[in-house]
Amino acid sequence: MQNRNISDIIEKYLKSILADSQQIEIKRSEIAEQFDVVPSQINYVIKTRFTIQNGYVVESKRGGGGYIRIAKVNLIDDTDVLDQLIDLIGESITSGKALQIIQSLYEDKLLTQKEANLVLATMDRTTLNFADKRLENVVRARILVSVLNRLRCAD
Amino acid sequence: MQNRNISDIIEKYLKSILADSQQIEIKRSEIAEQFDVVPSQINYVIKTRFTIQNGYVVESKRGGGGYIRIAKVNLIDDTDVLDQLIDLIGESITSGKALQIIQSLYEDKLLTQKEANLVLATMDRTTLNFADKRLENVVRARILVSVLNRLRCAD
DNA sequence: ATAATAATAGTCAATATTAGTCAAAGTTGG
DNA sequence: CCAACTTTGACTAATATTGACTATTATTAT
Repeated sequence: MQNRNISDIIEKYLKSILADSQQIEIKRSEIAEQFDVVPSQINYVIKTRFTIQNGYVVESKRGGGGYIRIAKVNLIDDTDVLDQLIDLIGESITSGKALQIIQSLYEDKLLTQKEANLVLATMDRTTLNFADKRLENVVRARILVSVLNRLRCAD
Repeated sequence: MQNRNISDIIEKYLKSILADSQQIEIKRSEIAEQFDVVPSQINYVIKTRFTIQNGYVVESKRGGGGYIRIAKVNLIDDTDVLDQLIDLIGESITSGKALQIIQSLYEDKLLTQKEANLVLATMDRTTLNFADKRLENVVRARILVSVLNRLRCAD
């Protein structure tokens, strides 16, 4: 619980700010300096932890006065996001990315914890356990899309 | 009785820590070094002694700052039903039989209606949609067994 | 206005740091 | 001796870190 990697720490820091405000605007170099990492690590953190799968939308601008803006999006009032997710999943998805999506659904209260755990169990790496991982990802995508579509129903 | 094997000793050590806390996070290499065994032996200990049947859920992460987390979970009172169902399913199950099992779980109040519908969606014929139905039934069995094992947890 | 320069952020691939899998070899109790 | 369990290690997979190079935007000089 103590010696997490620096990416996790940066993630946590950013999310703690986002807990209070709908969005934040950071200067990449400042955050990098603050945590003593190379600037591109900030891109890594964003790319792995602040994607639309995670329920975030990121915009940025380069040049003088450049910034990276991270905004939280809500899956509940935004049916478009559900469509976006399905679109994004496409034909194939890894176990890790699927986990991110399920976590987002839980955070946005579209799934209870038990529901999330059950759904996760169905598409876990060790559950599907295909020799051909490419095919496994295809099947996982079908399962996840099926779950997302099911969530459109009222009950 | 005195000189038990090293796997038993590692098991006992981990469980002694878990007696005080709900979960622990270990670094595989550290534990391996501490007991002077190869790292993969830690996996063996976990796989044989920290199963869901024993009331443990294990998560891990690789890469820098990686860890293995072992958490205690509360098991439901009657796991016999689950054991029997898992036995019944075996290696393969059709969509129809799976539906029957999910329905019975709903009637036994092990699943809410929404949970049942979600789980059904994941293993529906149109979701899995394998060309090779024999293989589809095998995968469905793995999914359903995984769900049943998840249901052992009270929370 | 245009060109040069400065100030940002982005990409990508090499390397490092973990954990997981699997099967062969060893051990032990019956 | 046999079957089940344990130990080992080579190979694989996932994740994180780093830095050189690129792209974009703003500012300054001409």
